[in-house]
Amino acid sequence: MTYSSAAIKAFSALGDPTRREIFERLALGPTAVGELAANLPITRPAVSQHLRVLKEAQLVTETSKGTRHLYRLDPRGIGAMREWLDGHWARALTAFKDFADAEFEAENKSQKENEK
Amino acid sequence: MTYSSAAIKAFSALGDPTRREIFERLALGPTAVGELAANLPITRPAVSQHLRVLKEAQLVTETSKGTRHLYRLDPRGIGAMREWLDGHWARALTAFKDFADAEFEAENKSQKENEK
DNA sequence: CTGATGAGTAAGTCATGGCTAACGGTTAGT
DNA sequence: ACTAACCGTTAGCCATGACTTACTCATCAG
Repeated sequence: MTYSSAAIKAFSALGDPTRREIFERLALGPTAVGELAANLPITRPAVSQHLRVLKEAQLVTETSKGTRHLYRLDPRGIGAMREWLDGHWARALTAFKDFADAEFEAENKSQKENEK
Repeated sequence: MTYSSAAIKAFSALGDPTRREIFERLALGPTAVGELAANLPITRPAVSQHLRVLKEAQLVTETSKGTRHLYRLDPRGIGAMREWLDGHWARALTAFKDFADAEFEAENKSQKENEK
């Protein structure tokens, strides 16, 4: 469970719609802070604050190129979320399938009862 | 992109720590509302509200068994999130790898410069 | 060295949403 | 029918956090 704490922060970070928007913009390629703010309905400091949260969640990384700070996706946060989801995925699927089958059987049974 | 809207709701829903806690409890098996509330530091109505959000995000389903309402994991929400993440996973990995390689090359180069 | 550009920080405002208390609705048991 | 158990909903309070304005820092051009 070394990834769980990273996954927790990542989910909290991507819970905000604006951060998801920023995240998807960065998925198109590395972008500077000002360029992100120019295409968003919020000011540059707000973008900076969101980027800090995303950075702490290991969802993005930052590299300074002169005065421009470039941000790009960080695979670590995404990977942690994927592992967390995969941990529940198989279980949820089989459990749901069993449940659905049981429901179907129950319906069949009551149907037969009615036909008697 | 039929799954994106479902994924958006799912991320917003799991952005809350309490809802993640409830979600993980349900991963251990179907549970009633009162039983969940008994093991959480919040009241039952609060649990009900969280369950409603999780339900709207297709992360859980509800079945009434008499007066007891059983909640269990719904694979649809989890699946939507997995697809959303996978859409960025490969790109982020390769982009990050290319970036890391370029950084390594640059370091090698400056190292050689110094050795001259 | 100065001015300009790009970005992070601090303080303060304000709205979103999580929580509780009180109430209303069903279902099972007697 | 009456009571108890289980749950959902509403109204309202309050804390978290998202946003802006103003300031400060670092870097590049002249």
